[in-house]
Amino acid sequence: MKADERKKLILEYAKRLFSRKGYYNTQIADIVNEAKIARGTVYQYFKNKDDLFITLIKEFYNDWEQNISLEMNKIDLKTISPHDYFYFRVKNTLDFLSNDPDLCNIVLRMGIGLSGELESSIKRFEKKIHNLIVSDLEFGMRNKHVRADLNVEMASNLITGALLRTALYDFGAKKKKKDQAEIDSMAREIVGIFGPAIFTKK
Amino acid sequence: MKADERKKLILEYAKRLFSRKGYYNTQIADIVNEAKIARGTVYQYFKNKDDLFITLIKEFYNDWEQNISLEMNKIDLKTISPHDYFYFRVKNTLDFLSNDPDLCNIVLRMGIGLSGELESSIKRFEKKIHNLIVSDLEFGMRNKHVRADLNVEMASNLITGALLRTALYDFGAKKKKKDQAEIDSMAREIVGIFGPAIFTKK
Amino acid sequence: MKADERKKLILEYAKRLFSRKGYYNTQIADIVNEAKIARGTVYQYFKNKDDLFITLIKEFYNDWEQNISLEMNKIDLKTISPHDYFYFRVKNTLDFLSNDPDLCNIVLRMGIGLSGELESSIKRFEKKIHNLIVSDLEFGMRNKHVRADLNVEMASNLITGALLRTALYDFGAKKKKKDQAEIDSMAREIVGIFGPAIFTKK
Amino acid sequence: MKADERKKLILEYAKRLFSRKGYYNTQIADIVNEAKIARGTVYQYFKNKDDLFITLIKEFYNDWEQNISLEMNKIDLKTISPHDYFYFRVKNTLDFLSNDPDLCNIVLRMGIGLSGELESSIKRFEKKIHNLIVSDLEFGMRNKHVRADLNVEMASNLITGALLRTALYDFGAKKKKKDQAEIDSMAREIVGIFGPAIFTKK
DNA sequence: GATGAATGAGTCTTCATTCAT
DNA sequence: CATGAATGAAGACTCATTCAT
Repeated sequence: MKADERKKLILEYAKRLFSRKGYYNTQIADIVNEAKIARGTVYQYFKNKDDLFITLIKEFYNDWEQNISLEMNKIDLKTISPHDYFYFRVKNTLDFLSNDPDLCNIVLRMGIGLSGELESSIKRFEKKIHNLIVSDLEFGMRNKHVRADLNVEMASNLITGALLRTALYDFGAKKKKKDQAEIDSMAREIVGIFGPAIFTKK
Repeated sequence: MKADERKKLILEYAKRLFSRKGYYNTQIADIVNEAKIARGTVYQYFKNKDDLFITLIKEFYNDWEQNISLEMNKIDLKTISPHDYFYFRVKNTLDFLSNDPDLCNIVLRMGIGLSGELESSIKRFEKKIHNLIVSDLEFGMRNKHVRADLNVEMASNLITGALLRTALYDFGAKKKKKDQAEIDSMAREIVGIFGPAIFTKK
Repeated sequence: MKADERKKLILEYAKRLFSRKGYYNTQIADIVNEAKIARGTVYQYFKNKDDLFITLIKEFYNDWEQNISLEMNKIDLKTISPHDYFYFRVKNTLDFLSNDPDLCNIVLRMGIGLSGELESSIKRFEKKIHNLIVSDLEFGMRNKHVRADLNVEMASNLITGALLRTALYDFGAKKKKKDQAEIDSMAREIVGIFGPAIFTKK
Repeated sequence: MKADERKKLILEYAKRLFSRKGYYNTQIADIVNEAKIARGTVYQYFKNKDDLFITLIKEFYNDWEQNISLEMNKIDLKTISPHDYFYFRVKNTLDFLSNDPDLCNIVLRMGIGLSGELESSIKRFEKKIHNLIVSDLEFGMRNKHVRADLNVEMASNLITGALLRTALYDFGAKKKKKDQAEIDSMAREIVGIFGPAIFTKK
């Protein structure tokens, strides 16, 4: 097997195990047993267990950043309505997260209990979402689409928390993959809940 | 020192360490060093490390349940307005969580990565909040205060996520304790955000 | 067993094994088997294998330094003849080294092949001997007892090499402990060999 | 590349690494990285790591034996003075050792810490020098050039130790290669130191 | 009850060696 | 012959738990 495939394979098994059992309860032995490879093979591709975990998270993060850029090209910021924009953003996030329940589990639930770099590699996600929402809200405010008296920081926190929990609850824990229609309706509900409080009356 | 005090002391130090470093990165050695007691003493009061952790969480959970009962006695469900009731509930939750940043950290962030009973001991919290909100919403619906077309399950998830994240963000991570006025205004903001989407128009 | 005794015990067994098999061929398992203690016990007293080794060497070095000071108090530098002084120094060194064949083996033979701190902890010995001889020779030169044309650096190297090899050959490798008379005659031979070339003719 | 050249290449890199880092701290990985060859290639030419090391030492040993024979043909044992003969021998040894600082390092410093055959492959050198000196001294004794009361075994040990240490000190550790004049003067000093004690007065 | 020395099962990690391509 | 991915035995180290004092 080529080096690249083997590395991907290991990441795949590691992801599943980390997601189900957590970082500290997943042993290298578990991973190599599941993947049916030798113990040492893991260390040919990853410096150590930490490195394996962080690689996993970083790849997911990069995928996500790329996904955001791609999606943003699909809309015209000049003409889209605030409501549609909000919906679009929420839907994209849910779409992306719904694709990988294991990583969802890892990223959304493993907070404390990881030391040092491990923890911070995970926190980037939440910060990213939070910051995106903050900047979106500030942009909307400048254009008078978002209410001027909104506490941006807090609203963003609330939306982040709501979004992540929904994602975890609906994508991470459960097995069955949601279809487009379901995600669509989820996004609609979320917009329906936060919209009235955020947007200026037309 | 009396047995009871000593047990409390151990829990105190354990809580702080678990909160800052997580379950797996906190060693019994750390706890006894900080508490300046002997290694074996911990095992006089707790069956094992798991027991110590679970005791911690259970105490917090019981405190919380008790707190809810107490608070519920302070209001008259017959006369209170839906809006005030929502505010009251949100405020109580924030009040309670703000009192113990360490436990906030533990309960709100340690998700995956704990095995078996440890994990479920923590998940009770989230379920509890979620269920409270669900029952509140359903109650409001029966009384026509809450919009009939609301997706209760999802709304509850959103509110739970928003609430927990705000609590973690404002109580868990930061050092300075919030005062009543601050918590009050937080509760108001939350109600302000979720209210418009939840309640029927008067 | 008291902590101090246990630590000493471990050092004792480690010394014997390091001496016979070398650093890399001595496993912690060997040490604990010989000492009939548990694997973890070693780590209660020493940070790691390196630490165990370095502690061993440092103790030996300190013993030696102390021994030198003590011995130097026994003679009167003002009245002793150069020849007797040389003999005295050589004899002291041999005396000291002959007391601990295992450490002799370790210190005199393990040169390269140890990394970093391990290696330098050993090299201190040779440097110490070399420097002592250099300063002795320079002292003798100032008093016209040592020939003015002597290449001090080189002579010191030769004497160091000769001394260490003899010590290793006679103390390190063989089992039977030398008695005082034997060491005495060794010292006399060494002085007899180097004396004629070093001292000024009387 | 021809098989022979490749084998030489591997030995070359191995020598440098063994010399600088020792046997146990030199990995096959280091060697193949430096030599820019594949991991498996080493095993095409050497049975295993031990074999690689021992081959290295044996080659050096054979070179040395050959060198001794060659040099011995250059003098006339019948006419040469004892003093000149001693000088000649010392100089040859220093000459030879000064040519390969890496092997000097390996042979002169790696004593203990190598197991079994590795260690004995190295010890042959010291024994060889020691035996040469012993037989030279005995030869001189028979011819009344060497003092009859000399302790041959001990004198030989002293000279061996002195010689090897000087070689290590001057050739092994330092970078700059000594020129002939320097080695010449070293040899003269050594003879000057040991000569007076060894030879009979003329 | 309190102590802290001792235990040893459990893990990660290394690295010489093999072997299919 | 050369390659380098794969192997797995071996070894260092951790840490919750026990128990004699």
